[in-house]
Amino acid sequence: MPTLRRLAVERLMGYHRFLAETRGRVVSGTVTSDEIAAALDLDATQVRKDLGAIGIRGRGRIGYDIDHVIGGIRTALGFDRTHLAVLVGAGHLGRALSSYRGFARYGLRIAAAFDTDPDKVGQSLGGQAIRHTRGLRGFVRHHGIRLAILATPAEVSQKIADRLTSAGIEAIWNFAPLRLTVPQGVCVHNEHISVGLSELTHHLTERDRVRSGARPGPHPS
Amino acid sequence: MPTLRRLAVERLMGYHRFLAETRGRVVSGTVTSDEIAAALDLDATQVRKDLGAIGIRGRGRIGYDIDHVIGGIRTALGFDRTHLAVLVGAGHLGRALSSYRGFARYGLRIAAAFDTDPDKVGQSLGGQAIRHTRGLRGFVRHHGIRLAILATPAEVSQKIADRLTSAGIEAIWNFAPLRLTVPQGVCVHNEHISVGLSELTHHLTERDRVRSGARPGPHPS
DNA sequence: TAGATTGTTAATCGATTAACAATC
DNA sequence: TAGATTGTTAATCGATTAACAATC
Repeated sequence: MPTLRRLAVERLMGYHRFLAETRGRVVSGTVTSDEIAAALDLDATQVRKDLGAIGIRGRGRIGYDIDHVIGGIRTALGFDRTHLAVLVGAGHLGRALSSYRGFARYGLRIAAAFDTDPDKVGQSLGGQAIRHTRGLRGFVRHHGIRLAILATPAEVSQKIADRLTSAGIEAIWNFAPLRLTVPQGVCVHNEHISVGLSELTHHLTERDRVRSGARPGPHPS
Repeated sequence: MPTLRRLAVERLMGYHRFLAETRGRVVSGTVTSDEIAAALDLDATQVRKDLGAIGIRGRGRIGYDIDHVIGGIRTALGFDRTHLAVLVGAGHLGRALSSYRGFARYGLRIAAAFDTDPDKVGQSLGGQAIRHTRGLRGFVRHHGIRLAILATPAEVSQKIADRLTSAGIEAIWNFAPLRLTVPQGVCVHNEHISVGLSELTHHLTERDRVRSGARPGPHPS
């Protein structure tokens, strides 16, 4: 199975969520590509292509077996495995992430949380004591951790990322508001959350411009 | 200026961040599309197109004035205005969002926080007392709030969203893990954070498959 | 069987990239 | 001036959608 494109992963996540909700409500246990597409405002062909790409087949006149599709998506995206992670940064965001129980459904298990602040070290987070970042490298190596969640302030994030990658981390889920530089082969996902905000502020601003009858901008195409 | 596509907004945010960092480091005060493109791993034509689309012009042989570009992006995305928002849900995530000072740079100001839990109501959040959601509608109407940040548990989110839209909210930044149904004309941005996680778990899983020499999947294209 | 639904190939659409004349 | 860089048109590329034979 080739690596899926970003948009395909996003759509598969949408199918997964929709089907998990739908599962209990459907007597037949099956769903058509049309039903999925209608619920997520997509084209039915798109749905069939996405499912076909991860090896899921439907049946003519019947559709797709819901459990089979859910299972197939979970296998394709790796939700059927346990992904041990270290969480670095035990501020508000780190606490919010570690307290969200929904991630377990995707196989995520936070093995330990780290922080540099001596006041935070030793405090409890998710039933475990927060460790000092000094021990980060040793912990990652000893437990063979591959995934790190970075919820540190921007200033220290690159330094922590360097430490993580030198310890052998393979994937970083980056919540710090900056672009990390990492060695080839390390996968970074930047959770640049302000982008979502900017879409909404842009929308509100644009709406005002239209309402106030402002002339269209330089590119009305 | 026509409404920008999602990807264009995301790129503009990238330019904005890069230029804000670069500003102090560049003596000339200018930057070329090539430099921006190299830093963000994009095509220089893409950069020129994006900037042209929001009415920003450069100069041959010189490039773009950094301050002018930053200002243009801020105007286009609405960062030069104040966007008053209500925050609903004062759990870990709500606290994390309200404590992040970086949003102010994009014009966001959280006017008040709300929760349903009587234990939380009255507690302090960002220097203000958390209010009961009973008062949500009145507050939104009285202050003409247009934007809501939804950080509530999935079960109650649709109900809260209904209340918000009936009070006249125009945009919802939704952190609850479900798809909201809203009246036409209300703009929702779903911050489906697990998508980022799934990209990483998929990547790790796929890497293992390749390493273990698993035969390629059904669509090796 | 008839007909609803899939799986796949072909057509369309939009976004990205290349080319190059205009500009400074 | 010469040449670096923009702005814009044309070409390419990939992703989405349409069409339809195969399937159940």
